[in-house]
Amino acid sequence: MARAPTTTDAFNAIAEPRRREILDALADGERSVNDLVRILGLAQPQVSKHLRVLREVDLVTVREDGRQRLYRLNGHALKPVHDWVSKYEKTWSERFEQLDVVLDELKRQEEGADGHDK
Amino acid sequence: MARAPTTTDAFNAIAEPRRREILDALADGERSVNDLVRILGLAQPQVSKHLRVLREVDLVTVREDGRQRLYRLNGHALKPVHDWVSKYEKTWSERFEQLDVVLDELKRQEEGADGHDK
DNA sequence: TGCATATATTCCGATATGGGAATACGATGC
DNA sequence: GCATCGTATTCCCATATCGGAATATATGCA
Repeated sequence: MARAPTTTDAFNAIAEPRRREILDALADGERSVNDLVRILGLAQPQVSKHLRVLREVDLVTVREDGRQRLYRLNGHALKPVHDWVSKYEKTWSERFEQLDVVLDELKRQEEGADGHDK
Repeated sequence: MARAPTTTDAFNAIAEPRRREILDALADGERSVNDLVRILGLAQPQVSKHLRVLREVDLVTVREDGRQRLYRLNGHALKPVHDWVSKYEKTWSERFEQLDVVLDELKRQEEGADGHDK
């Protein structure tokens, strides 16, 4: 077996930085392919190819408008990524570190109040 | 050029589902390689190889203990992923949808109070 | 010293990638 | 109908991947 295709899921699709840039560019709203070409400074075929991948994993949708194709972000497809990575947020977030401190303190106080040792 | 190596960054490293499983297994605390082999049901060499990738992008750290190597999660290395994907949370989160509703309402009220039209 | 255990590395092969260049295709305007 | 614009597809190629199997390395124990 080889590496899973980029079109396997959102995790694989967003591993490519240009594709993340495309999604970032779409955050403000619909864009045509040529808009994206200008914004990213890439060759048009590469942009179309990246868009194809993003379409296949449902990260973007297309709408036809004359000879243009207007691409729109579908952020919902990022939810699995967000859900997975969020589990680890407490590892680095100061908010959670503070929470740990508070919980430890509460526990200590409770033990003291109960007269328990150790 | 080809696809960027899996060791390029956390985005590429976590595109592989087995590596996410490894990180999940390490969420509870340190594990030896053989622990992970049992937990994941993979062959030992594959686990070692995945761990190498995770090490190279700093998602795990190792500690030697006799002939064992104990791997530990370094969730902090996931922060870039979390930061990037979190920008899009508002796209699907009900919480944010509600916020939009409230903001719209406030705006309408304010306009009404000001005597503004349209 | 010798053997078993724990882990890492190497070699193999099928597969897909991403960029570049060329080209195909569909809609538009004259 | 024809040139043109906007976009998609195809071909080429150097590069990695991941799994499997075999093997290497190192530590510990008798």
